[in-house]
Amino acid sequence: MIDDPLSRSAICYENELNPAQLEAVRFMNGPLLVIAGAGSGKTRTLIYRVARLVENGVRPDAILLLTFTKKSASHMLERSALLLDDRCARVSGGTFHSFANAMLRRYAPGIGLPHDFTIIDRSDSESIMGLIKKEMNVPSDRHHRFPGNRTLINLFNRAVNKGISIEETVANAYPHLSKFMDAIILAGQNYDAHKAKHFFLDYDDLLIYFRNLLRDNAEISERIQSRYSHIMVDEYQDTNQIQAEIIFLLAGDKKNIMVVGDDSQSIYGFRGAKIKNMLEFPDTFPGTQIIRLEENYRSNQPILDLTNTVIDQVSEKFSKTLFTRKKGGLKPVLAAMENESAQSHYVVEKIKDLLANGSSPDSICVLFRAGFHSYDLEMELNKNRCPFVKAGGFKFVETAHIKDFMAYLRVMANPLDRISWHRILLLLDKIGPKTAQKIYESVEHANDGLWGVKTVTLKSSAAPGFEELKELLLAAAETETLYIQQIGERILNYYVGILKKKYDDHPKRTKDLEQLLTIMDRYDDVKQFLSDMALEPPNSSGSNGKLTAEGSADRLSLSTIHSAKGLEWRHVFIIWALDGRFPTLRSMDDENELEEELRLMYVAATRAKENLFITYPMRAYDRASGLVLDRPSRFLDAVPDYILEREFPTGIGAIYWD
DNA sequence: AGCCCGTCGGTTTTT
DNA sequence: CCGACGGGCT
Repeated sequence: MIDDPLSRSAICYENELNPAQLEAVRFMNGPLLVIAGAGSGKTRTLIYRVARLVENGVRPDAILLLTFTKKSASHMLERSALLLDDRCARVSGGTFHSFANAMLRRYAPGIGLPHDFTIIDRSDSESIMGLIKKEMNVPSDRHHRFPGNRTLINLFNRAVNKGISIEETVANAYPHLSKFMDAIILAGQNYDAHKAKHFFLDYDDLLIYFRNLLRDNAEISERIQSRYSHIMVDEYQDTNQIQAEIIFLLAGDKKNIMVVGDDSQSIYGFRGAKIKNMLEFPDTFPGTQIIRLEENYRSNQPILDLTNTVIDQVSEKFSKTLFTRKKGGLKPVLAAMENESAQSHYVVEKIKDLLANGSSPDSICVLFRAGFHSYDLEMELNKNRCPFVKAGGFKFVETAHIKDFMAYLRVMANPLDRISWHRILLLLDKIGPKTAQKIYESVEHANDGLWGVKTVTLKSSAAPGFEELKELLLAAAETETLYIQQIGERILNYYVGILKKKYDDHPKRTKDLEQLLTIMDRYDDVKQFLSDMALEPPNSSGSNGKLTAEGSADRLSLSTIHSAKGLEWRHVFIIWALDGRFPTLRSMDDENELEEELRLMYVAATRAKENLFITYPMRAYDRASGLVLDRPSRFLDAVPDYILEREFPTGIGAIYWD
């Protein structure tokens, strides 16, 4: 072996990167903006840069890599470690939310937060909203109905993420709710008060508290800044105002900050993402070097012709022109279908053809705008015995049995968690909201943690079930040193009884829970486990115990377009490319939203490497608006026939005119 | 009258 | 899966 470690570089950067990638990888200090087109080797560039920094003597744990999913962070660090050595595995990485969480846990006391604050997820927020609405008792009738919990939480999220007032949000995005303006504002205040009182932090709060910490506490801020010498941010086009502020504050005076993104793929505007963060990055950080990655390594030329035509229709973007060396390949197809079931049928037949010709199921993906668009197709796939995995839409963690299980755990971790109490009590026969509320109040009043349940004795027919629950909870309270695995076992033991009564498919659900126990095994701390589950829920069931459940080789993928970002398949279907569904009707009266839908179409089409099939039913009735939808997505109007093959059902093409 | 339970209709997109 | 709603039990 060579003696002097500096004289050798394990990696031959020149041979493995193109000139633009190489330039980005070699960039050491100062602000850098990398505009990376779809499939242009963005991940590769980040991985090599991590390796390069480490090789040049930057301490691994002084490098911070922020991404949007934990999966992509750990994936990147694994690959860097493979490329160089395990020093790269010590690089700090994660999502904005998980990083904020880690920093807040450490420095919480500095801002008057207990270190064991609770992270609440979407459904927790909705449940809290439910309580608040009940307490507020807003007059509401059939024709002037007060918005649902989900709508209200969406509204508040939107306001926070965009950094505007609730009043303004209602006026802009929910004008039909202006008549409830005062009540909505009050509901928002009550929601905040409830969170503050119980030290509940929702996703937005994690970012806000962290931003405030950096902004208002100079001492802690400096400590964090000095700890991280080089910061990298992936998917920068999807950051919102608060995240941009966090980046700015983290960068400190050194400003060794590299952001990577593609403004053409910004699809999270609904949760406050601002393309402007990216477009204005050079102004925020004077002296920014800009590097464009324009060679596409993913798709063949016919697909790129289509995607270039699609994205040409957006008004505001960094100019870039993608090119590929993959010539040849088939023209993308736009196939009209008589109705939804014909569409499902068509897709299944095409999939069977692909499989018969030797393609592997995991090289195929079907994409759609919204989770429920695939219901009919899922049935058709089942009928034809085609196994699939679905990403997006319902989450593993959002299924009832997982949530039930988590609720027991949460009550044990925090006996004042009213929402979870409510949930586990309603699982018992003869106990409804009223009884549950009384029990909770009794526990709260006892002010003795879990021991408070001892003060409650029911006299009704609900008593036997409740006594069993009491036993479970008291067992958990008794043994402070109970291992987390034992707690899990006990809960499962207790809960299977309820599970069997409640669901016909209980064997499958029991399996899910057993798998959850194996995930729990890796933790020694219940609170840590609960935080991680809230931030990074495993998103599919029936997989092999890993938190990052990848689709296995014998299944094809169904996915919302949002969940497919960053991924690629040889064969891609886009269904429901029907004007009114995609773009959705609700986006049509707002130029910005419409443009986001267009970028969404771009993201969908750029997932394909070899084959792209786009389909739409020619007639669909939209109940909400009373309209009949009968033309293909407007985003494809501008695409000429020599780029996109248009197909009609036999015998219909002739009578189908515009 | 108060409370529980079964059914039905409607779902953007996600950390 | 959730919330709203109406029937029926205690």
